[in-house]
Amino acid sequence: MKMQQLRYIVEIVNQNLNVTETANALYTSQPGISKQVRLLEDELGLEIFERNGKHIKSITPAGKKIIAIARELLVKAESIKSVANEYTRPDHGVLRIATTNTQARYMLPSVVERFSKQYPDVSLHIHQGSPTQIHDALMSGEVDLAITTEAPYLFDDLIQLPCYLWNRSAIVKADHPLAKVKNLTIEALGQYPLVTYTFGFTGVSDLDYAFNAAGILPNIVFTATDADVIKTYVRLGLGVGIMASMAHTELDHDLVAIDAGHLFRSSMTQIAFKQSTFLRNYMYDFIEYFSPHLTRPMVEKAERLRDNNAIKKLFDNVKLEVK
Amino acid sequence: MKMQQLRYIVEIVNQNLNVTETANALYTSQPGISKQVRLLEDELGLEIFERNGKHIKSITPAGKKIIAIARELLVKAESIKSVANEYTRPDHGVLRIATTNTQARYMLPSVVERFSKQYPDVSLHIHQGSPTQIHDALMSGEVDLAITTEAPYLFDDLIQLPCYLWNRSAIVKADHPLAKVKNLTIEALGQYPLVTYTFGFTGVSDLDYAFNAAGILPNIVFTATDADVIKTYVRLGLGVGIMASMAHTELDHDLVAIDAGHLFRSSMTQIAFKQSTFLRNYMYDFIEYFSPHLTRPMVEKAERLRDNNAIKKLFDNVKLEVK
DNA sequence: CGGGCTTACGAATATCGTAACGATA
DNA sequence: TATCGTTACGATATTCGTAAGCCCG
Repeated sequence: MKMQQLRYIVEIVNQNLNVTETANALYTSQPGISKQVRLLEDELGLEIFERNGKHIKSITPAGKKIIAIARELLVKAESIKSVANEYTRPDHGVLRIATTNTQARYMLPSVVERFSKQYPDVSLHIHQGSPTQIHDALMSGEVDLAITTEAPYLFDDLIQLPCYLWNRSAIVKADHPLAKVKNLTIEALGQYPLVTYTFGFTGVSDLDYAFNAAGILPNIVFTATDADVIKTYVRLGLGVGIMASMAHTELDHDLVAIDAGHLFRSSMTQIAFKQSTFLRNYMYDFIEYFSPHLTRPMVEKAERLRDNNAIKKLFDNVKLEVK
Repeated sequence: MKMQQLRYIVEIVNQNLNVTETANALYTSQPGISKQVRLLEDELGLEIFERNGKHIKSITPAGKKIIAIARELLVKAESIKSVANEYTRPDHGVLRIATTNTQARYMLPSVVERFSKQYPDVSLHIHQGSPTQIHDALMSGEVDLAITTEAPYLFDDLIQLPCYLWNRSAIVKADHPLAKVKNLTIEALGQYPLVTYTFGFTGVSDLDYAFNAAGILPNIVFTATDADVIKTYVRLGLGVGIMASMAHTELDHDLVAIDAGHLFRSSMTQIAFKQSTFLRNYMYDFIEYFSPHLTRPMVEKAERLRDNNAIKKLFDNVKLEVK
């Protein structure tokens, strides 16, 4: 069993069982991969992929388990390289983060600015996507850290750390009737067409929950995955925007934000990484820049605890910032 | 980075940094290992081993971390092979257990008998040793399961499952004054020279605790790592034996066992394995044979929980057998 | 000077790419 | 018939063993 072979079978799965694509992705020849896969299968004495004649059709049950373990193994191999780099080039490396548009656009810039100044030789890659995509990117090892607001993914080997709480504001044009309202109510919101986040994004369930509790069926006329699009359509007069308060900036002087924090449950932004990944020194710093209470000792304590319930307790007496 | 290279560096550490021994252990040539180690070090750009001229002197800090990860990686590789064997030869394989003499001698035989009948093609290897050796054997991957009575090893990637409780008896020859005592007291024990387990074995701390609590300094004249040796010296008249009650069998008709369960804290026997190991089907069965409440679903639930505190809770309402 | 690591070198083996083939949809 | 995996084969690398060299205690 060679690591290459494991890399091949994992990448074949990543490429939806297309060996030719896999060869391209790995910059090697397609027959080479076929052969190595066969050799591995011979060594293990079973088929990892089910073939239909000469086409790969699916993964066998045994193959699924093997690939899952192979993934973990390859992460360990990456960790070894990271450890080596940590010693040979302490402040050189890559930091890959998956997050939602809102985080990338409104929360990360100041952190990134500080980080880049401190670590000019660490190249930063921000992957944007839906919570599902973020989760996949993290689990497949495409990224090192995930910053999300969605529900915790239980039973995964993830360490999840609480960063801060945030809530929503209603966004309207300055001439909108709601613009002068002092105490926004859920009923008032229910009277207007709404523009908000697409389902599955940044705490939409908290929004649903509040309307349901009030017995109101909200008239959602448009959804988008990011606040900029929401603002654009609010400007077009399509409806009242409901979005993360932090997405309303001083540049939006034509729009009025009416705090709606009392109407909806707060969402929590978390930073997550796989239990098995080796964190570079600069990654600890990035985490602390993002959330000052997540100091390196705290993060390491959480790593040792492993269990997310225990981690939750660890931060019970930390007062999270509200944004 | 090749798996072979990782195997080499891990084995060099296992062999106390002696490369020649490592070569023998791995059935290969010594220069081959030296070369591969150098190649790995070149690739990683750092030294894993510190050399004094041409002798390997110690492990570098980076090397320590790398070797720790390499160990985990190799366990994953073994897991892949196990998965394959599980599918191709379900009832064939190896089961390696590390345990103390008392377990091996008095508790395992019936389990092994049943297991061997059920799985004639699984070869069983029982490693005996001190709790420390058992722990090491488990962590280094020498064995699959550990059966111990010692304190839980926290912060290790171990799953620990409670098996049963046991306590001690005082063992004397039939003509000994204590032989006719109905209610044994700690003070009575304190009047005689004692023969018991060596420190670090099978719950010696519970024994110390009871004597300390009673303000008695026990006169321990002889200690041994196993009950058979203790019995032998009791027969020689060296003193009163204190050992696991289950170690007194019908063959010991010349010795009288006086239950001392009310004098000492019960010890708990646990079965442990590394979180990262893949358990073969027959391993689940072995565990259940050993402790009927540890059914496969229960063990799998514990594996998912990972956290030993959570696991403890899982078994809170299970009434453990007392042996 | 002997145990123990490294270097040198050659044989066996493995890997990988190109080209040709075959099968499926 | 086009797409995609397998087979064949040769060039190149890698691995591993033997033999010789070298250094430290």
